[in-house]
Amino acid sequence: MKPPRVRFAPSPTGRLHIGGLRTALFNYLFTRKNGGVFILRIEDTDQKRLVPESLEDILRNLAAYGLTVDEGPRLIDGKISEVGSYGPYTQSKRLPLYRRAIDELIEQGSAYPCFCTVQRLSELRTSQEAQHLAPGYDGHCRNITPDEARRRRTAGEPCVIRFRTPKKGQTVAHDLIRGDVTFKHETLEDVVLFKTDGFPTYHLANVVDDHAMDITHVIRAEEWLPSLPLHLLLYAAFTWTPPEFAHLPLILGPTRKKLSKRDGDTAAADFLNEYVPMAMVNFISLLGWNPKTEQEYYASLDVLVKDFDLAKVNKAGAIFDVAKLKHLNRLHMRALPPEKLATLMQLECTADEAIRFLPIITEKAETFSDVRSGIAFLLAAELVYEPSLLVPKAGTREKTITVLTAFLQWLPTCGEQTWRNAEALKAETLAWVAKNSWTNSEALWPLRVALSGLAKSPDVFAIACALQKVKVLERIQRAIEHVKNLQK
RNA sequence: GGCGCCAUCGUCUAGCGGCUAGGACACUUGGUUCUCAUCCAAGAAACAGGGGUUCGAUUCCCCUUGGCGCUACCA
Repeated sequence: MKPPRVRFAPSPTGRLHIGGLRTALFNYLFTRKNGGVFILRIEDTDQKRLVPESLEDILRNLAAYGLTVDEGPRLIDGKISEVGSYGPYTQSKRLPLYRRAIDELIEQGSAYPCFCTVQRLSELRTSQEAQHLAPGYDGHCRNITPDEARRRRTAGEPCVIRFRTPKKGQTVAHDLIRGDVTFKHETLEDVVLFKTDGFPTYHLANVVDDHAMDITHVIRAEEWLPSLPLHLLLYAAFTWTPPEFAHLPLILGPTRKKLSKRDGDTAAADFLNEYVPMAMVNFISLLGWNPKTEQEYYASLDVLVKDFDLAKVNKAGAIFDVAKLKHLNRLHMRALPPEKLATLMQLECTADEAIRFLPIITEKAETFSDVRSGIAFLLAAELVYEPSLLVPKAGTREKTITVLTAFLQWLPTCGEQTWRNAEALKAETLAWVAKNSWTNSEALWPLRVALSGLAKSPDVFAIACALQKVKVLERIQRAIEHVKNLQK
């Protein structure tokens, strides 16, 4: 296979969403796997829906998730610039190209001006619906002679340009994922290729650009499948060789409908706040694709690239289930060096603190929020908690004072090696507790609460070792004061 | 309504004519335990229905049903 050239072509109409991220990811994986080029093209032909910040959001997120763009707009030091020799990569800057293309189509009779007003079209639709007919353009302007059309256009009458869809025959489209799909031409409409505002529609711009940019494979979401015959017909009209097509299964919300804002967080950026980017990539890669082995954990994009294969992409849509993402995220958080994880989630702590504290917390944390709330008691300068919590359910105030005071005396006698190893500290402490004829719960519960201030916390010895001797003794001292102040 | 796509546990999926239908997540139970978890062990859980083809269908074909997508001078 010659090196593929693929593109991710979002519209800058809002924040990059999960569906878009997945499409970008599959394009990226496919082209990296085959030694090709990953192109970003901005499809901003709908001027009404433009959202100025969205381009930057798209760029930032692709970068954050590790999808490096080879050609197209890039964000460097907060400034957007384009790289690549097929530019510009923004459709609003390519208007002459589309004008030339549409003129060619009109010239050869494959497209024609349509002077129908928006009002006529909407009335047509209403009446069709009232009669339970399939809504669609009725070909009103299809047979206006070229001469008359030219006259009316020069007279300044506004018009759109429609594709003259062949009425007979059929198009058999080959999809890399779905195989051959047949569309009868009689069910196709004369769609608008060029709007009155001087911009092309998606269909025209898309085909013209994919050809101009030497795109070899169009990998996009399944929602585009119905317009595939039109695109193929356009390639034929231009006598261009079409690229290969692959239509990805949709990502669904809990109700099995196309994932949308209604389903909660759907912007790629939202997930950056809670999940390791690679965990998200890992999770999303498994939506509609799998390596046909039992592997589910992918540590990096490179490993994913090795296994990726378009032939292993499924046909059915997949529900986006956060539970699995959380599971994978836990795995990725644990695999990351603590100081890297701390930086990634912008945790306010030193590298040393990250190394000592994070491993204990990521034991059970599934999201960044879990980590933030979980690690708070370890980072706190001083613990704030309800003093009565120090006394075990079955214990007494006096006993608790005795135990904590004893710990204060005894713990410093443990060696440095012991303080570095939670298992060793546990072994020695348990032996000492037994020697004192205390039960584990009457001794360890107060100690754990003294160190954590929490009813539920990680292992007391892990906490002690992480906190280190000075801090531990300090917190026990405070705890003893708390208990002493308790009402008898 | 029309056109198109799709169909294995709750979810993501393996399976490409013969399997006790496998794995992961979630869930349940037990063990470990100073708490909550982790961890370990066990368990419950699926081939939408009906016809064919075949010695034999989860698997191939058809129909039904169901779900989804598209049906804009949006992408």
